[in-house]
Amino acid sequence: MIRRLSQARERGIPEATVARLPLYLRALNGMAERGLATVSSEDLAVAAGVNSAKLRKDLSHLGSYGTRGVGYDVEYLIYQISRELGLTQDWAVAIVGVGNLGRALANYGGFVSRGFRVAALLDADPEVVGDRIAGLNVEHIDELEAVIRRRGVSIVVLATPAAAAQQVADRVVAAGITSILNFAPVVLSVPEGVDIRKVDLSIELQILAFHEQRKTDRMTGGPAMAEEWPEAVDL
Amino acid sequence: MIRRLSQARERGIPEATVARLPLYLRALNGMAERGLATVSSEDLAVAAGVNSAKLRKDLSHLGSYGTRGVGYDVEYLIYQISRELGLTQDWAVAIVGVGNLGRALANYGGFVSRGFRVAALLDADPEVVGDRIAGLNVEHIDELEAVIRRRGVSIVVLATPAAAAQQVADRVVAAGITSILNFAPVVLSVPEGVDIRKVDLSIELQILAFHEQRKTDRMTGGPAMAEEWPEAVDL
DNA sequence: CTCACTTTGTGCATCGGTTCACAAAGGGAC
DNA sequence: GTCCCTTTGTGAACCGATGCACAAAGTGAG
Repeated sequence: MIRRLSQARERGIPEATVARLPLYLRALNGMAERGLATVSSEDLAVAAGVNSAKLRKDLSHLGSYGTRGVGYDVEYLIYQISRELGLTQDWAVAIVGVGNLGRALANYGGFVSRGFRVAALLDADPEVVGDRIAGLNVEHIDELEAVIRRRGVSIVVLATPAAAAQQVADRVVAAGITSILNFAPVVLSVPEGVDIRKVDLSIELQILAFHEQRKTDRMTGGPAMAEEWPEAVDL
Repeated sequence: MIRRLSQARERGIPEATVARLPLYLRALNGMAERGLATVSSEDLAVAAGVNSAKLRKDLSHLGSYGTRGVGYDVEYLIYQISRELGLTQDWAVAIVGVGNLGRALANYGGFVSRGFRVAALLDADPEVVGDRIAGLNVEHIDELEAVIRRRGVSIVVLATPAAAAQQVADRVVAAGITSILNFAPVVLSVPEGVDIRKVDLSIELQILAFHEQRKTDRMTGGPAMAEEWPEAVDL
C-alpha cells in the first residue's frame, strides 16, 4: 500500500498555513516524546491551540496523510511537515550585531534545535570582535561577505542598532542572501525576491497596551468622553 | 475651527489596523525629528512600507484627522495615534525570567522609549535573585503577586523556560494581569479576556526556511521529483 | 470670485482565510 | 461478508482585509 502523493499539493501552500506548521510540528514532537503513535485532528488542534477544521485543511495542503477513523501517524506527520518546511536540511545562520539581543539569540537553545545552526557572529565594535560567545568567535563586519560565502550561510539575523540595519541588509543582499530575520526597529527596503521577517518587541507591547487600555476603559465606564487634545499641540 | 470627533470612530478598530499603528507612529516620530510639519498619506505610507490607500483607511478609523489637499499634521497625528494606543499613560512592565533573553529585554532601550517602563525583574533561580540588572534588583518569583500589586504592573513579559511558562502565566492571571507577552515556545492556555501575544524566534526561522527552500528548489529545477519518504518511517 | 490642482476619505469589487457541516473512507465487531 | 462508529478531507457560506478608483474637500493663483 504505497501512499499516493498530493493531488492537493500542486504548489503554493497558503501563507497562513505555513505560519502554523511550526506550531503543529512542536506539538507533534511533544507527543512523539510521550510515545503517542497516532493523533486525531481534534487532539492535535487542541495542543496547538487552533480549530480542528483549520488544522485538517492546513494538513490537506501537504497531501492526504491521515487515515479516516484513526487519525494521523505522529512520526510520519513529523517527517512530512519537517520536509515541507525544509528542516530535513541544515541551515547555516549568521547573526549580525552582538549586543544584548544578539548574545541572547546566540545562546538561545531552541534556535539550534531543529535544522538551524548558528554559523557566525559578526559585529562592528572592535571591543567585542574576537570575543568568544556560545562557542563562536565574533568576527568583524568587514568579513561579512567572506564569512557568508565560506560558511554557506543562507539566513541572516539582524540584531544591530536601527541606524545600521539598512546598510547591513544591503550588503547581505548583495552577497546573495534572500532570507532575513530583522530585530531592528526599522522598515527595511530590499529588492523583490528577498524575504524579510520582522520581530519588533516594542510593537508587540504597543498592541498589548491598546487592548489593555480598552479593557480598563470599559471598567471605568467608557473612554474619556470629550476627547479633547491638550493645547500642547499646535495646529 | 474646533475639529469634530469621529462619526467613524464608534468603537472597534480592526485588529489589522491596530497592528500597523505603531509602525505609523515610528515613521511619524522620525519625521517630527527631521522637522516636518505635515505629511501626505503617500509619503507616510512609503516610510511605513504600506499601501497609501490602506494607510488612509487605517487613519480614518481613528477619526478624520487629515486636511484634503494638504495631508496630515505630523505632531497632531502623533498625539492622536499615541492616545489611541494608550501611550499617553505610563505602563509598568514586569519581566519574568532573567536568562539571556530576559536580560536582553531588560536592557533593550526601545522597550522603555514610549510609555513603557520596566518596573520589575523576577526569576526562580536563587543564583540570579539579588543581581542588579538595568538598574533593577532581581526579585524572587515567590514575590510575584506582591510585586505586581505593589508596583502597579499591568503587562507581564514571559521569558522563562518553556516548562515554567504555563505555571507563571496561571499565577499572573490569578493576580489580575490581562496582558501577556510570551517569549516561551509553548501554547499558553488562559481564560477569556486575557490577551496573549507570542514572539517565537524559532517559528520565524522555520517560516524563512520554508520560503528559502522554495526559492532554491526553483533554481535547481523544481522540487525533488519523486517525493518518497525514507524507510526510517514506519507506517 | 472662479479655476486648476492636490490630497483625503470611502464605496465597491476582490481576495484570502476561517468555520461549519457533511459525504466519503477506513476500522473493527460480529 | 454487513453494519456501525470514528475521523478525515472538502464544498460552500461567511468574514475581514486589501486595493482601486473617484467624488468631496480643501489650497492657492489670478
